[in-house]
Amino acid sequence: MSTKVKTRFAPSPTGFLHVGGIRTALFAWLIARQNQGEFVLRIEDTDQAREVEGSSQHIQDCLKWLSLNWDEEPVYQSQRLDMYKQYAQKLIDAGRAYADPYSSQEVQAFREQAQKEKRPFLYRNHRPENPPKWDDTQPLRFKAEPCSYKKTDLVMGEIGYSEESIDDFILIKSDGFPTYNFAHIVDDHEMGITHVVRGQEFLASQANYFNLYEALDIKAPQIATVPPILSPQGNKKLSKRDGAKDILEYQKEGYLPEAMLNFLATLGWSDGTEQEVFTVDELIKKFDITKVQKGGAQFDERRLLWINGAHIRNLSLDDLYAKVATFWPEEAEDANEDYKKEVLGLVQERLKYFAELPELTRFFFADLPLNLELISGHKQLKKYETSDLKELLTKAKESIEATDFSTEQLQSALNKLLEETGEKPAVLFSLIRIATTQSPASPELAPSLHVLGKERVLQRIDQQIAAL
RNA sequence: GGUCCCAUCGUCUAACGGUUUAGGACACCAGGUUCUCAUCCUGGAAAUCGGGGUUCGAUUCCCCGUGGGAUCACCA
Repeated sequence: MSTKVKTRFAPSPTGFLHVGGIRTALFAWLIARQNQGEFVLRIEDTDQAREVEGSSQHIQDCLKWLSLNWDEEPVYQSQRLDMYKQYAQKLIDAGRAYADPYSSQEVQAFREQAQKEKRPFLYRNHRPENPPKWDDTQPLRFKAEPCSYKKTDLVMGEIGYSEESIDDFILIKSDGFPTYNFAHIVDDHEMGITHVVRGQEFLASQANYFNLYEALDIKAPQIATVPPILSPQGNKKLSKRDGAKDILEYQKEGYLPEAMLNFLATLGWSDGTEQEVFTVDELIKKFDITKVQKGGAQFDERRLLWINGAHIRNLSLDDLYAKVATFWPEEAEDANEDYKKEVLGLVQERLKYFAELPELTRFFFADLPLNLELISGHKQLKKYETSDLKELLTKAKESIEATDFSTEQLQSALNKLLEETGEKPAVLFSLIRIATTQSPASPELAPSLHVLGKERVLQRIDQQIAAL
């Protein structure tokens, strides 16, 4: 029987989460779900100074929005200090950890000296011969046994690690909290984590981790080192400075969580076919961590926009209606559900994200101010005399008025009007569309008139005639 | 500077060493669908970083350059 797959997302609560962190969480979540395993959340709050109030809750809000649901209660490292101490004691007893006798100024001096000599800084070059007994007030350091490794990484493949990258790193800080380097090893083991997914920034420390696993006599989990998401300029890791947004901003702008997951999963991963749009279930079925690209991928929000539109178009009208509830223009406040659904049905295919809904639909709920530039700036209509436009609108009004205002009758009335007037659709339809919407763009004419209703349409045409 | 990683259209990517005139998608351009915007359809432009090998044959394997990234914290 094989061990149950268990993955984790282990963010530090030091600010908001952006796409980079979420993608790591997504990959870990997908690995768990596709193996009927578990996915757990661990808050790495071992740096009190950098902790940001509320970020633990924020992290959970992000995961909830995206339905990256976790199993068990979230684990907080700050509540497990005793456990780290026990592991530390084991290392001390085994002669694999020692108290750091130097002040931080002294260590800093070593570092600067190494820098000046253009050598990498290695603390172990200054390893004290007779370190004092650890009394909780000094940092506790790992006593490394430098060696080289060749290990398989799920994403990177075979990676060689040289002993120059292995050092006596700090296990427990002088404030009594463990470092990430120590705590995550202990926790992953204690929690039974089988697959670790994390960013490339940890790759350089990986050899230290292998060394520590050996010292602790712990079997290392499978490691999947994922490349960073690059800034849109492509020259460096995406950061807040490059416009990386709080993931919940996308929720506010009306992106679908499944579209966000689709976008992030296919940023650096492809299933080998030509499929671009995936449901979450398909991602669980088809995702393969070993096929994730080794190099970083640039963040391109235009692609997210396209994927979001594709997911929106795949939604049933009822589903879409439920999801856009908070995005209607304020003018729609008193509109009834049936009317709003009809409007939504007309704009569904041109909606890219929900925050666009107001500008796309406002004229369905309220009379927009007359905008004569829509006609004076129209490439066809601007050539017409005002009197001709008035006449056309008057005729249009008459023939529209004679229908029962069903889309079908409106359509045939409009068609007949084309014949009678001998005008092109580009002229006649544009004129009616502008008169009834006062907008530069709108859905198809006949269905729009139908949804707007007789009273509104006729009144708006009258107003346009009067204003010409 | 040391260590490690990476390298296909502008972007995301596909291509058991041969079926490839390097495929798809986004973005872009042009045309079509009874108006606009959008959708949809058709077409277009657009890439294997350079140099050496290995091989009958290299996008694919090896080496050297070049370029890019990560890291070298009592941060994660």
